Amino acid sequence: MSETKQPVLLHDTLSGGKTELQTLIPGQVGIYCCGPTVYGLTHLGNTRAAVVPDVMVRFLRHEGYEVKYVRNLTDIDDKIIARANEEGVEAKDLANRFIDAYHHDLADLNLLDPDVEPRVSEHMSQIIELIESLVTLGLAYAVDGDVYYRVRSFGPYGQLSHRSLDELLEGAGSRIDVDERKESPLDFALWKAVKPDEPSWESPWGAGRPGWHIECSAMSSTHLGDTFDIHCGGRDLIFPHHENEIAQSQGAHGQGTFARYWVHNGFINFDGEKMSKSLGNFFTTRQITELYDPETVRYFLLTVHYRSGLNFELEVPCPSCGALLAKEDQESGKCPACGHESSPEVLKQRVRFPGLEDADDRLAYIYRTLAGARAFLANAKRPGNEEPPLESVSSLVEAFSAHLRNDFNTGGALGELSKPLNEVNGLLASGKGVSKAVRYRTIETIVQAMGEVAAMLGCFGQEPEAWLLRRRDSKAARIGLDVAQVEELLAQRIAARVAKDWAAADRIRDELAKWGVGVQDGPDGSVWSFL
RNA sequence: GGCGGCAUGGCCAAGUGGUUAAGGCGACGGUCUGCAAAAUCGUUACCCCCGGUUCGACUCCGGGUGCCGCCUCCA
Repeated sequence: MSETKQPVLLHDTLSGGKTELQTLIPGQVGIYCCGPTVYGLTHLGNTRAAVVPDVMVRFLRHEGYEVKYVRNLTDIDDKIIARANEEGVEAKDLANRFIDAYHHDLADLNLLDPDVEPRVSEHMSQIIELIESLVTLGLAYAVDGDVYYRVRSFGPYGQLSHRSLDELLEGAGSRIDVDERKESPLDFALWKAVKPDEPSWESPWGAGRPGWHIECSAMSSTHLGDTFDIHCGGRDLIFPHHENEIAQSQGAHGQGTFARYWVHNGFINFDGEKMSKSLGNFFTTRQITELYDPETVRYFLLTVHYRSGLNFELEVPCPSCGALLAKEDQESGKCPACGHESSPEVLKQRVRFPGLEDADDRLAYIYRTLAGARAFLANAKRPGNEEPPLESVSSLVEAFSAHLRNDFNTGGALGELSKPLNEVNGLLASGKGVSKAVRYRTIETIVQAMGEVAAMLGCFGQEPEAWLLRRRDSKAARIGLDVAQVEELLAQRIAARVAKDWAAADRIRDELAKWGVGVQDGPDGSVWSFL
């Protein structure tokens, strides 16, 4: 597999277009992902930024690459310190707490562990060493225990964000309070002298701590070398974070070093605007996974190309008439359509996330198909003669990977699932029109193909029956549905149907429908699910 | 103000210089069903506007309009 790889295209922010991935060492890929600053719970945007490289890593491994995946944790930072001081705890303890939460949340979403997960606090000597060499090279200067990067002396500054020094200077003067001790407003801190109530480390410039950007330069070269393949992160990191990383790393290690490709994911938008902690319009991943299966969230994030914005919508229907409430009405609680007034608590329980509902239904469809396929295989006899499976199924893996090879186009790839799944459902329902061998082989092949898809995507890999059951039960728990009671009614209904007492059967079905439960009657009994 | 991105059916969303412009949701009609549901079959787009390049553009170039982002912490 590793001998002849098909080209993988990716969009590189630096060159501004799609290029073919040519790894530094053939067959190997080094990826550095800017992980979170751990001062709060992970929000959906952070999660997307972790899921995107996760799929890249899975896919490149599937393509036969040996991948070294490094994702850092920024555990020393202004906001961590501020928050810790507010809470009256050690910054380190606060950081650790949110690191645990981060790990927990990501594991839920079936994220692979990175091969290395470096922390700033554990790379102090490398950071100091890097700053020292920048000082020695004349690219940095110390003032009163602070050390700043001398941006002007790094010629290519602005290459990633496609901005010139002049443009940047115009903005800088007007929008930030300029520290008079800096030679230029653009200069940024590599090292910050200790202030009261702050953790600090000894350095040649006195006690202090690293500035925000230096850690990624230091940790990436420590774990991937001065030059490596892919550096990824959210779009908002392009400037200044990644621009500054380039200045630091190339400043110290020379032109042509550092990341060869820059991959940046788009934002999650909420109400059409960027979801962010500073705007306060964010949802933590945990809030969402309490309502929906984590795999649903993962699937949802992958339905759209990673570079695009992903709109996260919220709907609040009126509990009385079902009309969707506008933002003002959500706050007042009064429905303009029917005049019904609801308390905030009631409305909160009614909140729906249409994108996730769709994703959940789709995932259920896929798992139901898979469950059906497995059941078929378990019961059917393997035909003696071999015949090829239906084309849509036999070509699925290739069609799917082709999309991922094209800048990790998960949205396009997911679209390739429809036809084969659809045809398999047809075969499951009836063997009309095809030979037994084709039917069997097609169903057998879809199970196998979906296994490969699962390896690439990190979705669809669970036990179908278990997933379906868990989804049903967790949703039941969420809305306070008594499953035993549902089962009881269902049993009564089955009895009524056997007795051909349609009126009673329909009455029970109506009753269940009031609870949001639907029934499906099949040749061998009835099952229930959510409407 | 500077820089960057986006604009595809009712909604979401892939994609291509010229064949039938994926897929999902929704809607409508059929099959199945005691009736339903689920599943399945069928129907549902000429790609923001104006110029240009081209034999031919939704796809390339220029302009316009609109939305979003970055320029300050941010995934």
